[in-house]
Amino acid sequence: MSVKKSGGRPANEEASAALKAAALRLVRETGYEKVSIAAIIAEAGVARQTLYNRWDTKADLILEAIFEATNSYAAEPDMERAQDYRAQLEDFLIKVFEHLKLDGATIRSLIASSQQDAKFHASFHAKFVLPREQMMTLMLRRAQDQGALSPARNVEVLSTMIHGAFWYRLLNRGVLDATFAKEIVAETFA
Amino acid sequence: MSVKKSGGRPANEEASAALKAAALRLVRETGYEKVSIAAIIAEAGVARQTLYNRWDTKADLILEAIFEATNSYAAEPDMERAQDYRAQLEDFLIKVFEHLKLDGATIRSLIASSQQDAKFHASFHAKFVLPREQMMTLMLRRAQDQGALSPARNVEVLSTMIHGAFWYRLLNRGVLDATFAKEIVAETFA
DNA sequence: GCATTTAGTAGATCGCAGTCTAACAATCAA
DNA sequence: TTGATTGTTAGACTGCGATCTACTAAATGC
Repeated sequence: MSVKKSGGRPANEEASAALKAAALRLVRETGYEKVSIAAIIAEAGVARQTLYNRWDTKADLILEAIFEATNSYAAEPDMERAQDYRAQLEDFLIKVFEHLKLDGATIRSLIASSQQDAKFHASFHAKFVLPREQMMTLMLRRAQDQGALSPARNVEVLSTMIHGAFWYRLLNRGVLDATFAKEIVAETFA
Repeated sequence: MSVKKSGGRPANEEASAALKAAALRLVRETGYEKVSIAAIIAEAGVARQTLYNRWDTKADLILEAIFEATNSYAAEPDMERAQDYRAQLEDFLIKVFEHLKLDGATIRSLIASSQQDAKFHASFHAKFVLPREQMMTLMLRRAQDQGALSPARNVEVLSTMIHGAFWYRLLNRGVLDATFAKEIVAETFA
């Protein structure tokens, strides 16, 4: 935790908000690669250094902007369907895919950026990747505890395979729809 | 197919070879991001434009260099084990993982590059991704034909899940070893 | 030979992420 | 009020991938 010493000009919170709003709007409108820092600061009406005072890279800013805009970032599984594990997993996947319709292209770019910068990879992984993976593992483990999944199955590996399947489709620009969700569920519980 | 008209100075094949060799050496030594075009052409002793006459981007050059160096790019499954489908799949995965020990970091960077450039994505997908995916699907289909895998399973989806699992681990810098290969096989044939 | 065509060379130029500088502004503590 | 501290601004600068320019070099066909 960074401790505020005392004194000093307070950071302008409006600037942060304006930067995130500008970044989000431009990225959704124009695409991650085509949006320049110059365009973002112009739209936000703020100096370049002000952006870099708050975020280390373009990727960091946009991750936070996307993250805040979709605060249901790791959609909770539907607990009303806690009995039917297949339906619960299917709903979960459909929700994730639904979200990707809006921000999938940006997420792809963030995954790409995370490959080129170790620091960004760490924060992206912690904020984005791990929570979803853990949620998946948890769902599978519950299914297993309730006997819907054989106790012999390795839920971590299964979780990696399910998660990997849609990363693979996302990165290869394949179709992510309800049919694919159903197919994954079918193979998981086969 | 580009048809050679006639006449004109012939392309210097040594330049291509020198560029690929320089690129491969520098990338394996220094890492994809840290290698600059300037360094590659200096090492190859060739003008900048000569590189861009042959490849559109840094990613294209390095893809081809890696590709040629490891001509077993989509390791053929071991046909002597054609009876034991589990062992065959396991061997295949272990071979792929083995190759990634040398070039995994570069492949990660190429996957990242492919997210930022549609043209490069197409060639990377055609040369690298599709062949492996098809090989995997083929292996699973044969296993299915021989009764080692239930006819109810969807081999394309299963292939995506297996493939996805190691993309996911690769991109998230997880461990890709023989244990993981065994775990994937166990879940596939579970 | 000579025109034509295609390659190679050297280096300038562009676009963009990210860093640096120097002046100015807002806060706290003494 | 004054000094220390931290934030903001405008703009120069750096590094790098990629493009462009002008010139030179090696092949072909007439």
